[in-house]
Amino acid sequence: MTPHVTLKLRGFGDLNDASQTWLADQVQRNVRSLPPRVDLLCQGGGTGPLHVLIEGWAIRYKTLEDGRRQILSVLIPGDMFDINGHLAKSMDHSIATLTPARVALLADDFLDTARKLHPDLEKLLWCDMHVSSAIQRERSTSLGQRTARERMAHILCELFMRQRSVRLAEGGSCAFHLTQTELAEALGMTPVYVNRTLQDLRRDGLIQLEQKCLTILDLTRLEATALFDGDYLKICDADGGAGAHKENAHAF
Amino acid sequence: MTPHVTLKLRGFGDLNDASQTWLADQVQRNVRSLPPRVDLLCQGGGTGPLHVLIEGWAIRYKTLEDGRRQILSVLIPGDMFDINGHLAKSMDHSIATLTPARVALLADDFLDTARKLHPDLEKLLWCDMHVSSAIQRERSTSLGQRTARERMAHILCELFMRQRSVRLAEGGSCAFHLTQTELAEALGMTPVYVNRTLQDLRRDGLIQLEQKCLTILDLTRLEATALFDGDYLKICDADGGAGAHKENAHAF
DNA sequence: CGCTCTGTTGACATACTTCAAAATACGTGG
DNA sequence: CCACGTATTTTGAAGTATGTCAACAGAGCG
Repeated sequence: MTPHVTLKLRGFGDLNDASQTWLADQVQRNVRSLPPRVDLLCQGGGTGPLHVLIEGWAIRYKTLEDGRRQILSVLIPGDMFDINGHLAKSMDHSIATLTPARVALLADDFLDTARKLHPDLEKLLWCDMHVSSAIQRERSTSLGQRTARERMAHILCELFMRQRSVRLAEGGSCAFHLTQTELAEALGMTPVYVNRTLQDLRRDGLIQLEQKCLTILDLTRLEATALFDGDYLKICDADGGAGAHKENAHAF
Repeated sequence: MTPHVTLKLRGFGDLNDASQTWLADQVQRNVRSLPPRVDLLCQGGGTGPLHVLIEGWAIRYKTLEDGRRQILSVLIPGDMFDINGHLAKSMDHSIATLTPARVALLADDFLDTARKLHPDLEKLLWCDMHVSSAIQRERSTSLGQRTARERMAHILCELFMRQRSVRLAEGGSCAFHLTQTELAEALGMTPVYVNRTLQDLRRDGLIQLEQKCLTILDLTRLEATALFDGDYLKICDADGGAGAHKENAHAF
């Protein structure tokens, strides 16, 4: 069974068989099983090696001195984190599991080896990082510009799409492991209002959400109410070839 | 005169003389002068080479279909952008000048050459990228958790600190090229409320802001009202040495 | 079967927005 | 250097999206 990381990376471009088997091997070399709701890495603490989430959900979050907490991103199987850990002297944010999870800890020389022996893989890793940044930017845009309802619709679209791209969605349904309180922390709103916003979306026949399972009843309309444009999830194009820049829209 | 990029990168770690002169040379090889308020790169359009902002201010922003605009980050002299442009097939956001600006376009093989001939420089480039991500995360945290007053205080602290670290602040003063409308777009609030928030901060004797010049009258108190912790601007430590991970705060 | 966590509801409060207009600064051409 | 048009800042009054508080109802779990 091919791991979710592979599926994810292959979404960005081709990966030859040798690279694929090497990656699959690396990813099962050193796996830790974790209970739900524990910190893997702590804001202010030391950094770690490159991690790959194999199974379960996790979050990246920041806390303010007074305890307010912002969930920066939701990590699902196939997601990598702390890719540049070796560069930082300490974490500016934390990583915690939401559910029971399995995490692969990659060897310290993983990136170096990939660079030398599997350049196609290395390229896809950078693509992944690039897309992660794009997701982060979209999140900022949500927080700054979208209304509560739009933000909610948007995060639902995003998490559905991301799961679908690693074969974790069945038809219009996928797992959904955020409590309403966690959703509130991700969307910069209050748990009570999250509840009301979800009810709005349900009443409008856009979604169904119960027992950790999200069903999208009308994707087109949900995307419309979210002002969702999924392009940011697939702006990468490792096959496009180096230097082959598209015509540049320079104003000057 | 050493360019701001060099100052910035040297903030992350040492850079030997050969790398410094090579960098300084690369950065003045192909410089474009731009008028204020023009797009350099357009959302949806093609990507470009690695850019370095030499002089003037610019912004990274995203627009929603209906015209709402979120300023994602403010670029000041020494900042680089589009570092991974070659990986993406299109831009998920735009870059525009705010003031008249000068921008260096680096050669397509800049990164490759740096990797081969100036590994110390390459490392600092990744550090820079890493810090940019941290800034982006802090921005999300602001948008999601901080009140209008806190967000305002925070962005003022950040822009002051960043300018200071490239010698662009004199005492407690620095340039400030955002209009109140732009400030509003960066902070996810309304221009009117930006105005009122600024007046609050002024009335409280925290800042002075007039004629594109910001003066911080009481940094300690401003940081306190912002819940500002400047560590995120200097989490990088290229000298720390590869593999020398600090003791890890694993919960498991 | 009782505890704790999560979801739901209602009434009320407020931080922030909206609209609209005046005052001030800013740039440009004459 | 002035005069005019445009962009920015400032002010006031009124509206609303979202937050707060508090209580209750289910669900999950040992």
